[in-house]
Amino acid sequence: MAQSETVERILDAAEQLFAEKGFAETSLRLITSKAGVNLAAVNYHFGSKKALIQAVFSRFLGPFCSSLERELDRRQARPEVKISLEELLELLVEQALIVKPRSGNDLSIFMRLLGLAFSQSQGHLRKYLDEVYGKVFRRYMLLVHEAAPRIPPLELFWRVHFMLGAAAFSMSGIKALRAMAENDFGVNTSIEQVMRLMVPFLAAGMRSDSGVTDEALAKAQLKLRPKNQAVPAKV
Amino acid sequence: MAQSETVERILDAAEQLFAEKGFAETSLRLITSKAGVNLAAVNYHFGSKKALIQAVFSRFLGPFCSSLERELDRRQARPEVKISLEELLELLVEQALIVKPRSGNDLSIFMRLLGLAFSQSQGHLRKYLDEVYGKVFRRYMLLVHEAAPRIPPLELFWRVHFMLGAAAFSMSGIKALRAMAENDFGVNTSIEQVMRLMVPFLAAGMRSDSGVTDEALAKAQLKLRPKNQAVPAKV
DNA sequence: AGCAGGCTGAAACGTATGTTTCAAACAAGT
DNA sequence: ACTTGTTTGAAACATACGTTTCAGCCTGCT
Repeated sequence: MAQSETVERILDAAEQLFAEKGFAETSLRLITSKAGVNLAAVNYHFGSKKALIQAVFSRFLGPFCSSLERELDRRQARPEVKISLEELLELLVEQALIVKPRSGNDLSIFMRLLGLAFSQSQGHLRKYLDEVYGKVFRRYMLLVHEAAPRIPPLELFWRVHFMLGAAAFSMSGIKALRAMAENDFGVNTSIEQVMRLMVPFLAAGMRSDSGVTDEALAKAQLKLRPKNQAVPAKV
Repeated sequence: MAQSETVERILDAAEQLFAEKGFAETSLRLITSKAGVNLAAVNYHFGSKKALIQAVFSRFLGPFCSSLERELDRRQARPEVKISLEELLELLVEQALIVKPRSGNDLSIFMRLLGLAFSQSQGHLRKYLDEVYGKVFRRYMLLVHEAAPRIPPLELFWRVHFMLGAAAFSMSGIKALRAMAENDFGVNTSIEQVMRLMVPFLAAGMRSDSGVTDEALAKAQLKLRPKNQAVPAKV
């Protein structure tokens, strides 16, 4: 029997529509009509809408994580060479750019979906993502911690998510933002350029010292830890 | 005729539920039953669910923007005193904290809604928000530009959106993130703490110098402004 | 050619949603 | 106390959704 092309068509359409409208706001009928397949095909091939959502993420995140893990192996084969924050961030960009052409879809779609995974209250999705891809993420977090050892782990946790937010948000609205930028400045910023512009911004925020933040931290009544050993950060 | 208390009850319930579950996932029946009012009351008092959503935003964004504008007036009354980036960011935090006690609701609800306004933006909401509150926003942006005059406008444009993204994302997913943080570190980070942690992160990213990013910018083929002196890239 | 099984197409099902209806209850003015 | 306009309550309505069903199609194998 021939491999059904329907599955890919559904995934492509779903990916695009989810990114555009969110999960709850995207109906199976819209997906199947955009994909040019029958409504029942979704439940036949995936079982349910929830499973479809997870499949969309797997198709993306699978190759991305494999690629990332491979690269981490390569780097850590030389433990004497410490990886800088910028390098760690660039690493993500590279992996994203490598994986992107696979589905032919725009990278911005991926980031937008990643953002939705956190902001929309799809409990099943978050659990699923943690189960399947949490390991690589934690490994990466550990390297981030080593690259910025003076940041207390809890603060690091939040900064990583600030980082994630900046990326997810910018990428999700990148189409409109690029149009704006072109309108106001007359230059066309490519998606890759935007991602690279983001790196120094994020790296600087990531390692911003408490010289500036002591006061804010005091206000927030967060005790700064003394320099300490690495703490594994879960997700 | 007595001022109907029903309207407030509906707004309170809607605010809380929207923040918790998002817009599409929150039904009018859930709202009205939580509010202890009749289902029809929503359409009677507000006209539609969309109008309800806008009303919820107006109720808290109205005072917030008024308060912000008042404060901006106060600061700009002395034009010789330049406002720093940190001050500008802290300003937002302060306004949020001032407006919060209004209904006795948790500040997290306020922030989560703010995040949703961007991340789950229904078309009608974004347009509505821009129409009503866009002016204050643009005024604020101008001050940001003055506070970081060395950043080329195009770069500033993107950085502002990175900033916006970090805030919107963290706030829209803050419930889940707080749960994670508590799970992994055993400490409960309050919303206010998270907001204050964000300030130095954003400020540092905002004014991060290209000294660090020459390579990345070159890759991105962005013309660099003439080389300038280093900015404290503290580690 | 004939068969079996994976896949599709069209329709239906059950449920939940936003909205509307309309009679009853209520408050206020005279 | 009566009337008038406003607000509520309970039910119905129309629509959209995810899911299921099942007859027919196509494909690959013997």
